[in-house]
Amino acid sequence: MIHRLSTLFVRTLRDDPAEAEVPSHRLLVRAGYIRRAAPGGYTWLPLGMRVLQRVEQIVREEMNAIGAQEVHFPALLPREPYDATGRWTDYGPNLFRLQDRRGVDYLLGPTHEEMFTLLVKDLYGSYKDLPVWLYQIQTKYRDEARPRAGLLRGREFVMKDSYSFDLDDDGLQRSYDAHRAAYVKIFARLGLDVVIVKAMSGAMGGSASEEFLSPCASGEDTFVRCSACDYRANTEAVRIGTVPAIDASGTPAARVVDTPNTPTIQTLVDLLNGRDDLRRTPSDASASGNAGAWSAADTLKNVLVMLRHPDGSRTPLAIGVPGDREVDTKRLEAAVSPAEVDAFGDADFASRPGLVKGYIGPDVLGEKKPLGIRYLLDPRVVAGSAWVTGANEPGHHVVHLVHGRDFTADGVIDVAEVRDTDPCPTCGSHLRIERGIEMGHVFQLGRKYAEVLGLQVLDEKGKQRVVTMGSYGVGVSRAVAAIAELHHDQLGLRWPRSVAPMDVHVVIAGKPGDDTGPAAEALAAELSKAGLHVLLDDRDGVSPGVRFKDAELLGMPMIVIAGRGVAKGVLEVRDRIAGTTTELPIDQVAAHVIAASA
RNA sequence: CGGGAUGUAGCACAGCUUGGCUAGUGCGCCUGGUUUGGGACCAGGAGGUCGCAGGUUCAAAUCCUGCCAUCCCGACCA
Repeated sequence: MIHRLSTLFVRTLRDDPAEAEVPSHRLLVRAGYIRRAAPGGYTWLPLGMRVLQRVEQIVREEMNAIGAQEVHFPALLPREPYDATGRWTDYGPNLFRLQDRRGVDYLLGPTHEEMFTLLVKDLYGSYKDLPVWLYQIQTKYRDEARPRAGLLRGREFVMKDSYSFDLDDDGLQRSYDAHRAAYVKIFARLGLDVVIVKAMSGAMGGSASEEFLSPCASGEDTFVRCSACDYRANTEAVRIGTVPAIDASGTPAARVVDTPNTPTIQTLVDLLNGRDDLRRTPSDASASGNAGAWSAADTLKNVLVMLRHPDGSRTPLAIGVPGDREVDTKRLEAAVSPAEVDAFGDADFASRPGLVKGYIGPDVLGEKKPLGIRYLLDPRVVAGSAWVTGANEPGHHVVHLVHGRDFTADGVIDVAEVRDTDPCPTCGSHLRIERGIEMGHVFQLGRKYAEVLGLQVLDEKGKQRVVTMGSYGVGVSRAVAAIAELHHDQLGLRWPRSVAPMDVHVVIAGKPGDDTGPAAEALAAELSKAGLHVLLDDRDGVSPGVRFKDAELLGMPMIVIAGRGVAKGVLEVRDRIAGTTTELPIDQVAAHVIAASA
């Protein structure tokens, strides 16, 4: 089919839109693929529509290939099912809620677990019906506090979500594996180089969970990747390896020392290094390798937070981490879920006079101590390691305090920040921290939704069994942006052939009335007859420079130029992906382009 | 939700400090002409509630107050 630029509904912009920061947003707007229509909402223009539809089609084909069946729910959903699972309230301010004329509550679906579960419950009742895999490609709504980066994070977006229904855990595992394999194929076809990372299943309450991330500086997710082995994990899911215990038999006895004016770790370290009577011993410092001087890694920092539990109660939690590391809020929240983390406020200190802000030490921490504060240690605080930490009185610290000898805790919690070059938990090599765009998420939901919504089937013995579910998502509109993030250069977009809106862009670059127009038309007709989608720049009165710039900006994988070479019987063929330019005799061009597009 | 910035034509921006005559520039768009291999040129033209509301003033794009929106950083994000 021939699409003529003279009539195509598109307008390219010479300047970058001021609001766009990330490359995909900038280029998709500038090249006339999308237009902003609302905060976090974009209009798809014809070229953008074609990319979106091709992405959808790839997703659809791979889902169908594993035997999943497509359905389609309304986006406007009733409140009741979401009340039953608690998500009407649990989803918080991110849920778009609205009312009809009678004041009845509705929501715009942020994800459809409830509806799928009820649909299967509605129609199926026997183990013979299982497994069944259903999916939809749907517009989802989330009232994001801060939509940003164009398509990468909108309040309205297209997502493929599918759900598997199985009788038992083995079945769920098979469903999960099938989806995981389909996702690998989908992202390969989309031209996205994804990494699969372990993820936290969070409040959804499942067991296995993995995210498909497209590595990219504009991404919002942080993950680690081992430089040597194949370990990859979302930062929330990172578990540091076992740290060997330390022999503390040679460590001097713990003693309290005067440390006036040491409100921060750094001032404390400086003071210690000025004191000749306080020498570092081999068991001091678990993390830092420098033998002589004290460092922040020798100190034990005790961080206090309040946990807010689902029943509304609040309990304090103390976390001991090496002083050179912060507690990572995201990791902490993932670790204590479903409880939520609140700051330990002044009122919380006031009601516990035993806590001396800035000088908190293990002496007063622990469930069995009078204050009854649960005390968990970072895994780096191993048995036998000695620490400098607060002595629970202003201006005093204790040195050579040995874990296991001088203090104990209630357990271990791995929520300290993860750093670039931290050791890999499986092989010990260095971890690298990278950013990525979350493109897909697969996880084993388990029976949570089936249980509360009453999805049961009769097993072969005639007994009611609660169905176990999996949930699998692909960000479809986000994929368009992620592909653009990955496939562009200084000049513009460079679509992979699998999703490009057109196969080839034919440019007429001659003078009106010369042979270039007919040559281009003839080529376009031939390519079209072969089944290719041809974008033909047949605009009048547009200079060649503009045509070249537009062709590069619009990003079709192949550009053919009918220009001054036509007089010599050649056309110029540019491979936008490979970056090559070749001149070919006119009668060979069609075959070349068709072969390259296959 | 906290911090910062911005809001003037389809796009990018100037003008605001120090209020004043018809609100400007470039790109894009329309008409005519000249051009035609890297975002052409000449001439003429269309297009604006200066984010919204209120206030101060003889007079407000400009000063004041409130609101709204957008972008960036952070918090949040199945």
